[in-house]
Amino acid sequence: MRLATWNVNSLRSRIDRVEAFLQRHDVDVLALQETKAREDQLPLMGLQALGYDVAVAGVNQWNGVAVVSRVGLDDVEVGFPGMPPYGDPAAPEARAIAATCGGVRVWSLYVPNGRKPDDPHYVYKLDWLAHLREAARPWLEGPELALVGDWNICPTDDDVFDPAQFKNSTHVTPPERAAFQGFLDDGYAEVTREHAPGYTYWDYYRQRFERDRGLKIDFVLANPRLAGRVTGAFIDRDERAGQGASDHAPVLVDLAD
DNA sequence: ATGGTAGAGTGTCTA
Repeated sequence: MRLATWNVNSLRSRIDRVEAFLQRHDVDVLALQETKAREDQLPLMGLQALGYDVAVAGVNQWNGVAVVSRVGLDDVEVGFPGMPPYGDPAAPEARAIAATCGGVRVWSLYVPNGRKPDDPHYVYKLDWLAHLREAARPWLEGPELALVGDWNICPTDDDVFDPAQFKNSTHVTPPERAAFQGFLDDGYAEVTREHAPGYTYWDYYRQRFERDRGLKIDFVLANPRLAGRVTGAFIDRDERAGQGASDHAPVLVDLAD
């Protein structure tokens, strides 16, 4: 079974690339972030024609998450227990969606960006992560489960192209890194790094991709039962190249049958 | 400190 996660930065503007990506890599389950579309804006007939079912949590022009699966899509759940809301109740931010796909519980997560350490969004980010950690702790002992997506955290300085430049920025502050480490302390395993070193995100401007000046912020955290099934991982850097690319590359994980 | 690019949608906001 092959699982992938991708911050697609608008599903509507990227649908051709998404379909080609699924076929090129024979992907079974794809978690998407920053879909930037409501459900009524997404017929997605092409994906269905390819044999995939889709669950979306749509929202506003910035956020939105989805799970795309051709191995079943059961028990879809939007948001996690205790997830703190933010902003306009009429346009809630959907940052988490779960579905059980081929027996694996997959959470597609779009962790709040934080904007700046002195911004209220930064407080919201840490609060959101704390509540996710609480919700996720009981899932460690359960059936196979993955927390995948755009974590908007660089866990180490190696995950930043220029740590000095990011000194007073979000993604690298000690509280954010501690929040990420908390999941590992609880027993989740980040299963991509050992197989797939390198960045997963490159800003659009200043030719950051061409110069490989990026960040590693997209991760797959597996509970113990799932971690034991991981055989490899891969960052599809080619998908970040050329016209019409998302600013994130997809991250893939292979699971033993 | 600012600005560079891209995507949502026409005003800026977000990343």
